[in-house]
Amino acid sequence: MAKIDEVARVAGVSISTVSYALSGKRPVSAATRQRIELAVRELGYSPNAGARMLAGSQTNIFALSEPLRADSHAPSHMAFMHAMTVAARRREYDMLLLTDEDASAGMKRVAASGLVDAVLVLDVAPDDPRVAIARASATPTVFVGIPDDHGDLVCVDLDFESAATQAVDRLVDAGHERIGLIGGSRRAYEKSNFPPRVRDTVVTRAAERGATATAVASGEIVTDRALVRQAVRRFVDDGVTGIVLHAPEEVAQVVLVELEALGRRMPDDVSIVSVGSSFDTDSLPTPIDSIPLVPQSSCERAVDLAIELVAGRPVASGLHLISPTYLDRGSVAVRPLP
Amino acid sequence: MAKIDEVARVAGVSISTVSYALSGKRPVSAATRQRIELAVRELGYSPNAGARMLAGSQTNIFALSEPLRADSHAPSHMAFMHAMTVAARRREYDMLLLTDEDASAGMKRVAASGLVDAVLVLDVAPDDPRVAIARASATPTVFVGIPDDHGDLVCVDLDFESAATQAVDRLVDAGHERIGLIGGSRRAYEKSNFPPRVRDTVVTRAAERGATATAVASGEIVTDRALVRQAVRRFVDDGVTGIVLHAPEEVAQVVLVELEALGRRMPDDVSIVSVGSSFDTDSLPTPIDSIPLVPQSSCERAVDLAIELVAGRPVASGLHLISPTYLDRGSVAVRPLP
DNA sequence: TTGAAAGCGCTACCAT
DNA sequence: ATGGTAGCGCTTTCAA
Repeated sequence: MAKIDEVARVAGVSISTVSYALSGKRPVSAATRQRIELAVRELGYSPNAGARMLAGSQTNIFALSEPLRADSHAPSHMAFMHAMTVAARRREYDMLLLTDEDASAGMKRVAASGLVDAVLVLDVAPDDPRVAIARASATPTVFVGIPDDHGDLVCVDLDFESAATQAVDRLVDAGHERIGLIGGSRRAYEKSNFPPRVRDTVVTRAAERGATATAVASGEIVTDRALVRQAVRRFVDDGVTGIVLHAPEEVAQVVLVELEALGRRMPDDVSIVSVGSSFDTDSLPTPIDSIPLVPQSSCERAVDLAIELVAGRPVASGLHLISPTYLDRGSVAVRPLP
Repeated sequence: MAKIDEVARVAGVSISTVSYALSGKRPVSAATRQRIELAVRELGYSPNAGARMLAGSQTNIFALSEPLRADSHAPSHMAFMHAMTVAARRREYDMLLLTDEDASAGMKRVAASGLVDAVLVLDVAPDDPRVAIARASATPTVFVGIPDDHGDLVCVDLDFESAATQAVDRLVDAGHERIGLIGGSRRAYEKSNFPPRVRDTVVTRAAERGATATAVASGEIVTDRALVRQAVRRFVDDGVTGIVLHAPEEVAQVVLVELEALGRRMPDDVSIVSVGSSFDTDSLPTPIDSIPLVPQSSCERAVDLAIELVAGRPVASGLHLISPTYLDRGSVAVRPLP
């Protein structure tokens, strides 16, 4: 635990020069910098975090607010937490985990004590209570997800409207006139913001493109495979030839199995596109086209925005939408003539 | 962001009295304390984290080392991370997330900068590289899980030997003479420390108790339901009437389904006990007896130990085993006469 | 029971 | 390009 004055002594320079050499906030001659770096390595010097926080204005710590409910989908949450910590580390930031039952308490605490430079909010609900905290707090806050009332907040999210539009267009372009959407659980539609957005966009866009009919199916699907299978059967009966999937990985599996059971081949008989999945549709038994929700993209953007806010640079409040990418896996085929 | 001197002024006392009143490290008269508490609330005072770290000796932050690999079982990891942060919060500690690819780098960094008071290590491998870091570091470290070479480390874990013994005993006591063990994936047996311990204990204990035969099945089961089903079929053919399960939730499901497919009822024909599962066997379609690995217990113990170490109080190095609890769900029945 | 003041180890301003 | 040094907001002696 060498301190900065030791480094200065060994390098034969002043304390301030060491500080500036390390922060780069003031030019230091190459020769001096060399000697300092050498001394740093020799002594295994690492600046004291507390002293930095106190003297400087930054803590180099972000808080990650993610209330871990028992019913939450662990893999997605993990993916986002991981992506976020990795994104933060790239910018020299550490991540403090806020999982309190009462998310507000944690956010208040770390903000009041100046422990973190900014708060990153995951798993955002439409009526998220953390919105109020963010507004009342002087600590910069970035939401990954879009609460209902977000006018003055900084929010990052996949552009689900664009994604849904692209999915529908791809299917319609291939001649599919009847499209079916399989969504997630009823709970997802209430707790989360984007499932309704995807649903509405799919319906609207299909109508715009003159797709004859658009069926929508959703329910407590995850816990009940039967519901999914039933939905698939109804689609097939109704002459649906294009399916948009906006549901967890397990659902995708079930759909594929059921189609096979019904003797429908993919993509020859039925085409499928997955929208906003955070899992890898490539590793499904049969890969399917996908417009994925890539945690990495959202998280890197969120961290970048947080850093801008911390630096006091202007950031547009409102939505920061990530442009979706269409991954072609061959699960959309031109509709066979009836 | 009121500061301590403001609180002192409002309360009409000195700065040091405020500090002592809040820390409780020196007796303060009831009247004075009241005035201070009032002032604190009035001003919404919250001590500055950086100043505390610098002046005091503690940061009130723990680091949680958990390398999040893509292949790791998200739900268990989440459960442990959550349990750990909750346990820490109870003791006024915040949790810093260390998920670096190179776990060692993160541990070195936070230790060197004095950012955290202690490191809590999750998902411990037999030959875990973090063992070396812990040894080389002055920062207290507590492992949840047991590396091969753990003589001088502080490790917390479920007493898997005891759990496995209890499971076997329960089955043997019920008259089962042929016991089958279904373990996790081959990878789990290499990457983790306890699967082999459970396997060996089951085999040994069964022999001790004079159980006529003990079959062991394990393999890349998670990814391949067929393997599990095959194992179950072999068990049934071999006259196994008691099954010990030591595998992820999905495997339990498959076993239940396969038994039903074979026309074997549970527990009338075959008894089952799950050992060391961190999921809730109660919520399976058919509840089964279980000796669960409760993240909460391990994590609270780990946090307590960390706090002892931080306080400089003596802590026995070596294993701190959590006593297992047998949960009776009615999945073990007396063996029917052949 | 309380107060005064000396640090804790940095950053960043003001000099040179 | 470099150095001196005044804080940052606490904790904790040392005194009273």
